[in-house]
Amino acid sequence: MLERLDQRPTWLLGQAHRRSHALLQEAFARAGARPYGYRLLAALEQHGPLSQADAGRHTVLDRSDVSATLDELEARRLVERAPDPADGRRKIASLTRAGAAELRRLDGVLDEIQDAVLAPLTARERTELARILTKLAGA
Amino acid sequence: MLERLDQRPTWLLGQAHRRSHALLQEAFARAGARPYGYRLLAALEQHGPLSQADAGRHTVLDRSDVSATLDELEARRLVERAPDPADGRRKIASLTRAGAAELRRLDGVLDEIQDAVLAPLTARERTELARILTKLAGA
DNA sequence: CTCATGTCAGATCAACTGAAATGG
DNA sequence: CCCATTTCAGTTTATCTGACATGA
Repeated sequence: MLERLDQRPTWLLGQAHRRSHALLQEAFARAGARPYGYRLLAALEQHGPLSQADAGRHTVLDRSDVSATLDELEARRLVERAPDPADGRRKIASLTRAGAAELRRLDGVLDEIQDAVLAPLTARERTELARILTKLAGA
Repeated sequence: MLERLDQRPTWLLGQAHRRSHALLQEAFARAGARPYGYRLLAALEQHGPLSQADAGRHTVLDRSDVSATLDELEARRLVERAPDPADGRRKIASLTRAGAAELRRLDGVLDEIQDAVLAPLTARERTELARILTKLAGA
């Protein structure tokens, strides 16, 4: 398209991400969920009850977004919040039974998205991409 | 971080893009420019004068964003707009001398960013990444 | 009539900032 | 006093939507 851009890594990353993000967004929306919420459910399942600050660290979410997203999840009874008896500043969030079920449901949605995103690639290219992106993302 | 996510291609793409985008954003901001503007300048240099709709197609920008970005570029005298005598709906945008100079300046900025983004990778990984992302982005 | 073009207002977020209130 | 936690209000960037007026 644009000679100046279409071989620049930053541009290619942006385009690939754009496509991946669109597929993700669309699939989650169809499933009545959003990525922020999924991240938080996943963190609570993996680590057990967490303070909101810790949840933010695990999910790479800003504390303000953790707060707002937990409001939604709590309203849907997918998580519960309780004050931390050991530290008056903290609220401890934990998964409800319904939250755990929702998480498993969304796991399936996410699996399908991976396939859709990687569709243009061979198996070899997929593993190679994952390996390289891991190096890149980790920096 | 999150077992459920940290090997998913969509997540890795997002993280790699986040880093790349942050570097790009920062460098352009320091240079007093923004990516949308660069894209439009690049399209006008490559294709010559363009209607706004065509400019949007070449740059993958929405026509409303083309309109707003051209307002800025025009205010800085980097582009000019004139009505298309052959089609009363269209405005034809073209690069000014100053716009061409600005584009060359930003080319340099962009070059430096590529190096910073790719720093964690070997030469072989860089070409491999470009190849795979091209397949992915092209879909 | 239908479709393309340019403009505007505004909504969204796999965001971000800053500040206030509370507590360690 | 200084630092951490939560919440709220508001801002920013890149995309995108919807509506409108105009003209092909």
